[in-house]
Amino acid sequence: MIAEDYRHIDAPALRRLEALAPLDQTARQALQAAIARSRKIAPRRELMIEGREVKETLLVVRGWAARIRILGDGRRQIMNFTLPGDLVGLCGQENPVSSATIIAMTPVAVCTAPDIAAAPALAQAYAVSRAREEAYLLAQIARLGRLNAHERIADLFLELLERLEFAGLASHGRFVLPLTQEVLADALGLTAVHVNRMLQQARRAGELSWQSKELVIHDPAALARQVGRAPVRVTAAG
Amino acid sequence: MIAEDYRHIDAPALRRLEALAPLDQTARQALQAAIARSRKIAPRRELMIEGREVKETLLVVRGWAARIRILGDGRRQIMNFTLPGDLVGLCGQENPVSSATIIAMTPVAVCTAPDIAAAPALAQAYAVSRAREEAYLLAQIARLGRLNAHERIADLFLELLERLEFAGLASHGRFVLPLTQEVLADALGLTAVHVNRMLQQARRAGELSWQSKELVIHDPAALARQVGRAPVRVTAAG
DNA sequence: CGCCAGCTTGAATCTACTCAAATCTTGTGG
DNA sequence: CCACAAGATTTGAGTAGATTCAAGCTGGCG
Repeated sequence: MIAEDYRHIDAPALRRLEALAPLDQTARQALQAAIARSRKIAPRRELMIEGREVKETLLVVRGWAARIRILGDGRRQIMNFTLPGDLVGLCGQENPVSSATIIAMTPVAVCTAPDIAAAPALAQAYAVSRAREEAYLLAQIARLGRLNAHERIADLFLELLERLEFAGLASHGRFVLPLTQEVLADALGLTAVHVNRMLQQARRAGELSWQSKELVIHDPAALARQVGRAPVRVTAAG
Repeated sequence: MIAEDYRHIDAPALRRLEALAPLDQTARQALQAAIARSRKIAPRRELMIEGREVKETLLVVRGWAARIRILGDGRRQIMNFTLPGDLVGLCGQENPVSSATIIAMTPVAVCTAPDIAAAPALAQAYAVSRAREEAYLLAQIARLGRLNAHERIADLFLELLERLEFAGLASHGRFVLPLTQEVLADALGLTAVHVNRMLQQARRAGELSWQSKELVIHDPAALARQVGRAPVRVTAAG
């Protein structure tokens, strides 16, 4: 029993969904069973392709993916990152077609998300998950539209921290950030060169350190205050 | 009967929802009844406030609104525009809290969106509406992140054309654009001065004209090709 | 231990911003 | 119906933040 409890808490995807809404035993078991049947996807492989029909809703179990769009001349924009516990292709609509391509940025594990019919307690978790995803899209728009390079970087890092904390993959301003500066640039609407310069400036200013894929934000609260960031909220409860 | 048929087609909100998914008589009547009970909102008034609980889903019947976020130092970002036939506050979640403020940009009429329980045919229309809204958020991200000023303006105008056509409020590249250049700038992540300069350049290039709130895109298909824009699609069917 | 992707640095350039002032529109009250 | 005020658009000049191009460096991996 204790061992089993430990398993839930330890599984990032399960942990995130539990944090979004209370789950009953049925829901937990459905999730664990689904996660047990998860499959691997190699970096640069698509989880979903723009314009292609969406056959099932996926739950990301491990790894990072990104929703991207590539322009005719090769410019690339990353719309958002998909982290463990995130749902992909949730829409509640008939014949849905994906409006963007999602590719794995690291080795990724995904499974088919359990159907709500099988575990009604999941409905609220899925709904909150989707609402949060939308809220993060809005945050991305504000970032690209109105923040300068330094603020964009700080704001994105704080968002990733917030999101990874839900899955138990971050704490005390520290988490694994398995991206290159170029990928970061594509998410921030900047060039890799400029991201590099701004990162170094932030390091020199003592705001953060980032080596061998581990990012540390030295004082998340202070940085959030500095760039005017507030945590995302989508329910009155949490 | 003919008179009544004409009424549906003519009402922009109804027309948009009909275009998104087939509606039965029950759904149409529920919508018409709701629209008949619509209320007016003056320009600059909020339809929804960030952080405030969302009490009901609204259907925009007339006028333009905008989802905005204002930063501490007064910078403002418009995340998207809300047009007739759009739904506001749709989320299917308990205790939802609005993740952005929505304000009327013109005199607006809204009504309570009919409940799906009362007219099940609405479910698909609502789901498609929400999926389209999300797709337009992605488009806004790509616009802000990777397009230059000229492309942003053209792309947004083409998007508005596409959306207004669903409601029967635009055709042949022509529609009423009841915004100031400053509002446009806040949507495009630019300054009003720069928007002004780019608009004049576009006018001189013969791409468009815009006087007394009427915008004309002279050759929408050509402009779309030029800036690399494809129409938004979210269902396999339409 | 050598290679390659990713990171770092510099210099020149450019797009978009800022500030400031003039002109044009629109709506309103007399 | 005109005059005025307030808001919106236009124009100019100078500046700043980010890009581009190019070259050198570093570290992780086969």
